[in-house]
Amino acid sequence: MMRVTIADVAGAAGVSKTAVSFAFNNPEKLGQATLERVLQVAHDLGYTPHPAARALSLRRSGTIGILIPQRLSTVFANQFLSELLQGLGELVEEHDLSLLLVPPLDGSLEGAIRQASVDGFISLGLSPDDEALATLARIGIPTVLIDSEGSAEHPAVNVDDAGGAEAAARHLLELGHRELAIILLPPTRSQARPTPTAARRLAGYHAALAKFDVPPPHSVTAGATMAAGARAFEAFPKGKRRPTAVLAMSDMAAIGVLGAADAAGIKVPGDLSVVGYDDLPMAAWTSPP
Amino acid sequence: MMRVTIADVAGAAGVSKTAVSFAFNNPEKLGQATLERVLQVAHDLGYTPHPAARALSLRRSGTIGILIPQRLSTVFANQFLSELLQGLGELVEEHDLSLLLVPPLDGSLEGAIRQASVDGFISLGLSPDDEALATLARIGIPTVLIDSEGSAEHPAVNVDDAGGAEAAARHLLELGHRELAIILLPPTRSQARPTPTAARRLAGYHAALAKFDVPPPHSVTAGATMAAGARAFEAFPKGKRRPTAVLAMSDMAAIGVLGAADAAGIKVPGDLSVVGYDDLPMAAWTSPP
DNA sequence: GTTCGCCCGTAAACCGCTTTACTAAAGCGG
DNA sequence: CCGCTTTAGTAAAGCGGTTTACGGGCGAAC
Repeated sequence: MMRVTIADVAGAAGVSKTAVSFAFNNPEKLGQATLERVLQVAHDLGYTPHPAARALSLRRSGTIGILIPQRLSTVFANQFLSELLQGLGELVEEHDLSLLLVPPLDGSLEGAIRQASVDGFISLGLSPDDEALATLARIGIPTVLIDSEGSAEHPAVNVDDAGGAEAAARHLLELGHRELAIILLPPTRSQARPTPTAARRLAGYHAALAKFDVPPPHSVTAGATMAAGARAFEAFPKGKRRPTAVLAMSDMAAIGVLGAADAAGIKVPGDLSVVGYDDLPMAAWTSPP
Repeated sequence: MMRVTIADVAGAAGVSKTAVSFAFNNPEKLGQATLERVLQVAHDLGYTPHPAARALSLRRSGTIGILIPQRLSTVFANQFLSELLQGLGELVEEHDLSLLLVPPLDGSLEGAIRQASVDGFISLGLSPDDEALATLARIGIPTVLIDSEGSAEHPAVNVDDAGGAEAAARHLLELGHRELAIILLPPTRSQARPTPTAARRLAGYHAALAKFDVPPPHSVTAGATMAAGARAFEAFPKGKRRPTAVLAMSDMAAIGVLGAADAAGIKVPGDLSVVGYDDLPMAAWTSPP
């Protein structure tokens, strides 16, 4: 079962390949009669231009790649990413482009980058010394970074991690809390140290704490899931040093804390205050919201 | 800034294009010495095969397209889809493929289908008479359907909607509930009648109800979001005909009902029983779970 | 009755890679 | 030292489009 090519259409319509191509891309260069005939024949044969051939010839594929540093399987569990992709999706749609999700191939992004037929990349949370960045620059594919250090060749869009974190901490401190607990974002699989994002948020917390002369509090690491948040809650100190407020670096973890606290009979916000990060839509539906 | 092509590498290494191609795809057809030299030169020049050219030549792109009947912007809000994509992502990853999310272009899937450079499609919830199906068959791209009627050319994978719904309804009826409320999935934007999925689930509910001689109960339509679920709750009959149990066609709507009930001071499961559909991970974290 | 221009359409080159012949050189047994 | 098989590498033909440069036909103008 062979695909219908432009040559087939040209043959059937008794014109050249050029004419068929013009019929679709430069209709004004063709006479009324031939134009209609060609389009009719093309439709009857069910002709569709081969995307790869088109991309090769035009040197443009109409696709934007999203470089994802995690396994694809974990992306959709991540509400923040979902939100981000939702926004990107809307924009991309407006411009008649498509989104290609590019997860690491065999654990490495490099291979995946080469594979992908895209006009440009948007990369999420790549650490500044990642090999992938060098590869991108060398190949010369336009790339915008999100959640990582920008550079001469790669502009970046970032969250004000330090500012947001400081505001969150200040809020709790102004409410009078002094016994806090911090829930850190976990490092990426490949590295031991915290991600730049986590580091900046932690710095923000500490900045606020310093202003109130409160020593850096107990901290626990938890991924951005409710289960991890619940486990983090269990790991908080008990008794006298029990925290009265929680600074979580993700809303999902914060929601997990809410659930675990409820289960443990601890009232929020009566006995415990909780601040997350991200402002997921879901956060408006927890109790308290 | 020109891209490095296979010819550049061949020139620099003093060999033919064929040799370079072999170096990457059929290393055993080259001598040890030349192989190493070519690879070295290729690496120094930062050569990367052009994906579109490769796809054109190989007649295979290494990409699986996911046909999404909704706007891309709404996909990620849909937890069920996220779950599905997560699973697909894992599998695709195992085979060194990529996933291309293909949302409607200009409102129509047809255009998007032509654009996409994929080896095969997985289509979600396409209604059996959708034009897109005909297009797919004509172009001859292998396609598997999810959540829609299969056919000679298109195999399908489906949820046992009727069975699941009947089990849910039977459960509530066996608990003694007789005053029920049903939350329907909404029809797709383009059509007035309910989706096949919704129709099958409704049939399942009705089958169970019939066995218990309970007349079809009050029903409300709500999308798969918490907000819609909450609104649905508000729309339930009050007073004497107040439902004691809710059959929701999505977990998200069910969770919305839980929230609204809590806000209204109605105890679940004391005053009201709620059954959802989907088994989202999130459903384990509601109260009651 | 030429000539000029314009409108339609075409042939051929090109995009960058793979792959099928095909050839020159090298290895080998006799 | 001669034929025969391997081995190593090459030229060229696609893959399916787009686009540039060019030619034929025809009416208007001179």
